[in-house]
Amino acid sequence: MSEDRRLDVLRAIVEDYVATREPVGSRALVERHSLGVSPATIRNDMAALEDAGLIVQPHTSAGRVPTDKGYRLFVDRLATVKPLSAPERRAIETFLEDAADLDDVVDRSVRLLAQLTHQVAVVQYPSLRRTALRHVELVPVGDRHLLVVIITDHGRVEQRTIEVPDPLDVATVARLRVRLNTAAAGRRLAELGTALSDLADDFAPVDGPLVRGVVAVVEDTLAQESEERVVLAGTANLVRGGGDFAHTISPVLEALEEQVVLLRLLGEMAEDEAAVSVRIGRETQHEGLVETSFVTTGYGGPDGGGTAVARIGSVGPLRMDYPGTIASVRAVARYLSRILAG
Amino acid sequence: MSEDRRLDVLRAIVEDYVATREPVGSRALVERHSLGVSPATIRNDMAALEDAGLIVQPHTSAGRVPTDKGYRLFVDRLATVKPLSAPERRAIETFLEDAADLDDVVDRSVRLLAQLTHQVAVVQYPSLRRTALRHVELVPVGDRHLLVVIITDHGRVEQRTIEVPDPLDVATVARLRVRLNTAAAGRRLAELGTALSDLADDFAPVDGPLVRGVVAVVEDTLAQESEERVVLAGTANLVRGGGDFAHTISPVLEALEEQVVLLRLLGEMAEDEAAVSVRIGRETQHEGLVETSFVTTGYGGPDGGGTAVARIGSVGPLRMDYPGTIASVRAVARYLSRILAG
DNA sequence: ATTGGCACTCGGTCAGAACGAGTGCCAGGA
DNA sequence: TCCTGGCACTCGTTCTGACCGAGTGCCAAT
Repeated sequence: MSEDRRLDVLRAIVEDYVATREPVGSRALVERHSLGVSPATIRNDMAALEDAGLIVQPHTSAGRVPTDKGYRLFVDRLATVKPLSAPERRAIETFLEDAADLDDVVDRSVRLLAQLTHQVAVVQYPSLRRTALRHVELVPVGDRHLLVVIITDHGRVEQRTIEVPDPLDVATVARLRVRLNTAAAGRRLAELGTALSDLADDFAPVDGPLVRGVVAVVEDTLAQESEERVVLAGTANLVRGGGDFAHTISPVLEALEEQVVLLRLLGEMAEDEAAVSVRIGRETQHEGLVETSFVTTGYGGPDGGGTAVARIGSVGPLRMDYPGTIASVRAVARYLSRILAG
Repeated sequence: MSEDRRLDVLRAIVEDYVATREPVGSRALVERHSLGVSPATIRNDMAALEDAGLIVQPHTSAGRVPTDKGYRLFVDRLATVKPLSAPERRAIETFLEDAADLDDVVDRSVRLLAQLTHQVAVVQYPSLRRTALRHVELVPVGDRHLLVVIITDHGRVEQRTIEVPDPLDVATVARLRVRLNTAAAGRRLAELGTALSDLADDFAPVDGPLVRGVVAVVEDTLAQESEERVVLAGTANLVRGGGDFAHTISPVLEALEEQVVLLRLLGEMAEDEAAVSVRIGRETQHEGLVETSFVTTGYGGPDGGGTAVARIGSVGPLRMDYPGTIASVRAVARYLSRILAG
């Protein structure tokens, strides 16, 4: 019983099941693939695959269906690359090309990916912790409030209002603005060190609370993971795809609506930022997502480099077209990176 | 045959149908409501209501179900106010109270409303066209690019990058920044008139393109309706609610994902900004939403006044609890307005 | 190691029967 | 004029039992 053929059988089962959505039996398998052996032989192989926990039969007399483990093996060792068609590539390019600002780029990317994969697409906004500060702006609002606007390298803007104990002095604010920007502009949080906290020494003691307040807000914003945002598209594909999970969409939608869940997942998948990584079923470690798989990759890093700025990905049913999804995710991430770099 | 009782019957039908999700027959009706007449009499009334197009029977021998028109009459003339419970009010208040910035307020509001109504909640970001400008900031980026940051009254921030023909002169940019802010700060788009376009006259001809470019971006941003954003929550409730439309969720999700559709609808419903307005079924004028109703109201205006800044609302199945939804939407809008004003 | 044959399991489908909820209509009564 | 009880009728729902077919596991033969 050749090991190679057994894997061929597994591949065939995955492919057929993905294509037909129905448990695949031994007869159908030999008919659709040129395996060169009889159904009976396939049955023996299938029994072995089932013992190995790679496939199961839903009912006693039904065909076989891949398990999480089966899909995992398929993705890791059996999937063959499936390059996008030329028209698809061109579509991606032109669609992303004429985006206006960062919001627009993200919006277009996520819609595009949803359409390419016919699944739910997920795009994480460029992470603040990994982007450099471009500019900090201080805008007095009334006597006791100060609006702090933080602009990052990728054009993302965050704002906070802080309350100050003493009435604001315009000159002090202006000086603080200059000092802040010379100290921080162009640097990442990690590179800032004590540069910001030392600023307070340059001001009169009476201004200490003000300076420390502003510095705290800036550092806080850059550090705060909870401020990271995720955008979705294509949730309608969850149901339109046909009775995939039909009666269990609800938990999936709930999970997807929880930014926290998505951010954790994306964070966990970031081990190798340049490569595409896949989480299958229970590997997501989330109850609502046991019947879904995630395919994600980093984007925004220098070409081929290892320092991605955020992640983009696709969520679909366990039995999704892994090679196709991987190709689409990778392609969109690549163009997205190019746009952001340009 | 008293007209009053016929309306009582309609109200009873709507209430029972909403509660049970099943067509309601004459017998069940007299049992559950003290109408003081026999089923046969009710049947006559029902026949009349059906002739009037207010109810229909799904099958020849089934109970009656309200039509769009029936719900409309119910909402307009039969619904009785259903005040929120004290705990509910307190929950709203405390939940919204400790929100940090605008994003947080909007996010909390939409989740809260989704949870209160067990439906999909929709919150429109404060409309740029109706808010006043607080501050405009210009940040040179390299030699030829200028980042324009626009901060509005409600703390919303928009940014655009523009390309300029000639290398930037820092002094000119600084001067432009000051002039822009004195001319525009605190005003709405409608109040600006030609104040901005006249600015170009104050600068050297060589700076004309720069000034006009910046002015154009500012005006464009304030005017651009497409920049208005809508946030959703509770899409999982669409399916969880039970087989409401079960096999037709897809078009609903698709419609909800299209910001354009939502913005059009919210816009159309803004006739009377202070009141709660309701769109039932086909009244939404959108194919994917024929089986859904919208309940929305404005928020952000002065208490009781007529100048709302944006809308908040709830989307649910045709047979939803209109009184309850209306109460929830109104309550959240009120607290939301208070937070924004404070 | 592969193959053909065979008995067995079991989900899906179909037809028919029984059921019951609900209606419309009509004739009689307040 | 309006209400009521009665009655025949419709029709969707549910249940049953039979049948079909896909698919399996095992075994003896090659």
